[in-house]
Amino acid sequence: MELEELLASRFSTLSEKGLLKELEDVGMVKDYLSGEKLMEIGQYIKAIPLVLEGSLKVLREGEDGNELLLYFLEAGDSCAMSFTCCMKDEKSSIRVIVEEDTRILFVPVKYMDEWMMKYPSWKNFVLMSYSGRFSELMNTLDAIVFHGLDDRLLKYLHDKSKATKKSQFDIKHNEIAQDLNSSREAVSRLLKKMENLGVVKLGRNKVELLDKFEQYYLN
DNA sequence: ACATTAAGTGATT
DNA sequence: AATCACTTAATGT
Repeated sequence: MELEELLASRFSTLSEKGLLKELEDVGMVKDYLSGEKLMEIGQYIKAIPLVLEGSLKVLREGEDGNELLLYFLEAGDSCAMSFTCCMKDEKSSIRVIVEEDTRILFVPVKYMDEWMMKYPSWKNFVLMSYSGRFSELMNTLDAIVFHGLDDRLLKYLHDKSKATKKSQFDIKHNEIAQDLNSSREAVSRLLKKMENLGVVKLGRNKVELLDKFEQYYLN
């Protein structure tokens, strides 16, 4: 797909003709393969990423090197962290890993201020994506604080399915455990329970969400 | 057939 | 719910 179409379909709230033209002129498109590291903790951010296609994982790291998944990014998202990070010229406090092959449009930071003034739909986009990320983080936070691992696992699978638009994942129980900062055994046991309930189907390196999953997730 | 890696299980704290 | 020790199952060479 051409950039113009991608912008129109994934970022339909960006409306001004001038803005779209500038995005096309000034932005740099880059492709990434699954598993690549897009951003490492401590790195400086030089551009705002707009996710055109694919999906990514945003991770936080603990002192001992443990990882914790904060949220997924999907097509149409941007990285809220990058807005403030760029403006304050701060190091990244997160790591970003490519989940599925991804295409990203990078916008140099220097246009941020100008566009915020010039294009209402850009300002709106930045604000919206910020508030969206914020409430997503709140959800993750209270899943951790107020709920058990079972709820977190459900949310994880649900979010992953939403980000990748797939219901079947090639993933090891161990990898899920790392994202949740938990143990493989605990994840295996919970998945097993879910399989017995007919909510998921398991295989080696494979987890499939069944029709019943969505319903179960909501309860 | 053998080695390696993923997943399942029970016990312990 | 985390960790350990161990078993069982699946997969690659």
